Amino acid sequence: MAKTFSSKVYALVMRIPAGYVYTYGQIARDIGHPRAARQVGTAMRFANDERMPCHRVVNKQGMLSPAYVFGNPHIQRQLLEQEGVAFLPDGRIDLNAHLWDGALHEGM
DNA sequence: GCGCTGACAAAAA
DNA sequence: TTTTTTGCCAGCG
Repeated sequence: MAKTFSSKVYALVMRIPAGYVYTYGQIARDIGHPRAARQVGTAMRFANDERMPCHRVVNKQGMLSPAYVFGNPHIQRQLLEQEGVAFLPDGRIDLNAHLWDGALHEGM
């Protein structure tokens, strides 16, 4: 199934459960493009739907790069905290505790 | 078809 | 430890 790169990204992002987060690099690797982490973010830019929890997709630092929503850069923290994600005093997400590993079981 | 941009990541200084 | 540079590859002009 030669679907487009972004399509695979969307499918994976939609599978992220509440209370967990995923990293761009992790997604890129899981879909078969270990070096295309940037394109994951580029694809997220088009993703503005309820089925696309882009706020659950963070970088290796544990936070969104461009403030996520234009005008409300803090909404990401509110959403994640509301779903049960813990934040470190550094302002970053505890990836060691909330990094979703469910996709590894899917074996796509 | 060609070149530039970019929601990242890993390596080097 | 943090900051800077390079590579990466899909999207857009």
